Amino acid sequence: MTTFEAEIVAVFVDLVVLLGLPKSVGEIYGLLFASAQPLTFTEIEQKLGLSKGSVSQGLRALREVGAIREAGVAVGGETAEEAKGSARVARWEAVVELRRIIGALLQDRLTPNLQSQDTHVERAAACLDELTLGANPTELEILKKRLEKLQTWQARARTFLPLIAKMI
Amino acid sequence: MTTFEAEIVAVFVDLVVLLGLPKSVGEIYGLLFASAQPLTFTEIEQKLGLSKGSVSQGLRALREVGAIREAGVAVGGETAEEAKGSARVARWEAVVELRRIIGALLQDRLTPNLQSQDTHVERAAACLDELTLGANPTELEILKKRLEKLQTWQARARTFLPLIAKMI
DNA sequence: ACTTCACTTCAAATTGAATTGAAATCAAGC
DNA sequence: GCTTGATTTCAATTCAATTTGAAGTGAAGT
Repeated sequence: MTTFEAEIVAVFVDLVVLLGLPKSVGEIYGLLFASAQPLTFTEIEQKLGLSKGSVSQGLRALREVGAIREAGVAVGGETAEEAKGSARVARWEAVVELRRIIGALLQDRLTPNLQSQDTHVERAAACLDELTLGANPTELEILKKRLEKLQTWQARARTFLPLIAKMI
Repeated sequence: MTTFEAEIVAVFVDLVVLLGLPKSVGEIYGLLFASAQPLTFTEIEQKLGLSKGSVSQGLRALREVGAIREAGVAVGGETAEEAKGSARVARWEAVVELRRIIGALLQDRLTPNLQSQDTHVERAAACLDELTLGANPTELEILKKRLEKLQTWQARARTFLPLIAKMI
């Protein structure tokens, strides 16, 4: 790896860790981003010193969010005598449109979480209704206000987050 | 724990995990949020079944971001005969202003990361300049464009993120 | 001064996630 | 149909981070 490559890789490792994804995914994308030419599986493996397993999983994850694409398939090694056995080699390149990718990643992370939160808030609301009996009315009032606060906040999240996503 | 408390706790556990903080922090804040009355250290420990260590660290973390505050200090247990040895007990309550808290948390998480990214991008730019020699000019052109993309993106992040933070 | 309980600290145990590596799969040329 | 190398899969390992619990500190009451 050149220093240039290393620095770009570091940028994306930072980004990816921030988004809660495995470091290796950032390394792979970073390396592809820093390469003018598409790279093969083996090149990625060797340049980054990752295991085959990590490279395979990383490439899959990146493919799934549309962060990389297959750039032609080189048949037969460029070095002539690599045409020994097989020779179909996928070459990967970074999709440089960061917007959509990051949007998709955020979406993936946020959506399930927000849904889960919704469920819990609903259930909490149901509990409060039943709880009415036998509770200190002052305290109940406080809890109701807090629950409302949560609901307000949820509503805001539902309207603003998609907006922000598009703003990116 | 009542069901109500459990549901509210779950909401904040979700939120806190999303922000990359330890689950126990979410549990503690959630419990306080779901309690009309402030709670003591021991009550938190017992209701959540956490260790003293976790409660202590969790309370500290929450205090530091201003998510909870001390609500008076109850001296002597309410149950008379708890005035055995000492009896100064801190009581904690949730600060219900979610806006500022979440803003602060996001800030804490984003700022160092963005700075680190800045550094790496700068260094990468420097590398590219030196790299000019001995490189295929077409490829060099591609890399320059990509680097510019990164820089554009950084600039956008620097202007939009603070804006979003205030929007919350 | 001594006891008691609230709380903090920190090293060790636990947990969960990412990484590895070996075995299985697959595709292409011979 | 066999061989070769590329890629996937998955169980075992490793690693990072959180949680625990035991020992320590400190303050209040007696």
